[in-house]
Amino acid sequence: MPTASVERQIESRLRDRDVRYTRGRRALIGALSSADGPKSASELFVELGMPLSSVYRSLNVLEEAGVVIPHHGARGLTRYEMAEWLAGHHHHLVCVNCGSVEDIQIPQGHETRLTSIIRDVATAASFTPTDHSLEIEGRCSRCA
Amino acid sequence: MPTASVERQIESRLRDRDVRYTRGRRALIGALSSADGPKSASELFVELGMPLSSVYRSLNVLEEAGVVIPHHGARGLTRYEMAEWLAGHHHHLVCVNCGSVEDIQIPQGHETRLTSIIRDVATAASFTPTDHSLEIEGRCSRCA
DNA sequence: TTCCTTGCAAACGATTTGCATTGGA
DNA sequence: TCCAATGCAAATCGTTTGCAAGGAA
Repeated sequence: MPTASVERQIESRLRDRDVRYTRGRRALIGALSSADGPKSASELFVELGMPLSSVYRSLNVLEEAGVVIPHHGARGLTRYEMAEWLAGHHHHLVCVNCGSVEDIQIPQGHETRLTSIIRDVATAASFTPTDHSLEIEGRCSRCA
Repeated sequence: MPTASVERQIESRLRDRDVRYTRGRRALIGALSSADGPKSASELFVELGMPLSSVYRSLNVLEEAGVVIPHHGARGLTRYEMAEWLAGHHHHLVCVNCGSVEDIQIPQGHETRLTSIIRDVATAASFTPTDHSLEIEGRCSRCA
């Protein structure tokens, strides 16, 4: 269940692009915005009981509209999560054992330091950064 | 063409694990160690003219031996690169336009700062970090 | 010689697509 | 009403695997 504000932002974004905000798409957004990490199409298929092809098609539409973003993981699995302008900037803890991905926020001070490191190295490489993510691999508390 | 030292380290690592260092595997290592970013199985297939299944099988063997590591990217494509103990620790510049991935090293001072940030946030999340990578998305110099 | 490795083709699993039908604005 | 969205099944694409033949130690 997305907050009313997020819900409104999505509605307006989709309307601007002539994309309908249908029952199925609302269900997907609901599942993704209440998750604590990215979810795969097949997880959503099981959770929502909606045809797999519809899950894939709607996720693609929502991705093109910039509402969700894909996260590519082990075994060729793609997991989706809410875009950062809706869910807030965050990083990932990737468990090398069970493959789970957990979202984390980092303290503002750290984020500032990170941004400055990125500006530095991107400039040195003639690269224009638009986004970044710190991927921390290791073992989650369950797999420790 | 890997350096003689890297070559020796790989030989010894594989010997320890009773894995043969064959012509095909040497070709893969040669291609990966002279690349400036990760390569996919199909790119290696085209570049080396070796059967796809052999490319996949050898990459899996080399991955299990800890010689190469997979990098999962857009459209479910897996790209491989030399493991960090052979190629050195580095980060990635991912072009959102052409999908290319470029390896970069960052200055020691920055790396130290990064490590301390990671230790901090992982501890707070009861996560045991084993590795990390800073993924910087944006436009490469060619696509700018 | 003895296994490990290779090649080929068939099998797989995740994702996409064609087409007829349904449904939202 | 009218075109986008959906459901189903078939097609695709990257990747894996069974099995017989070849090659390294």
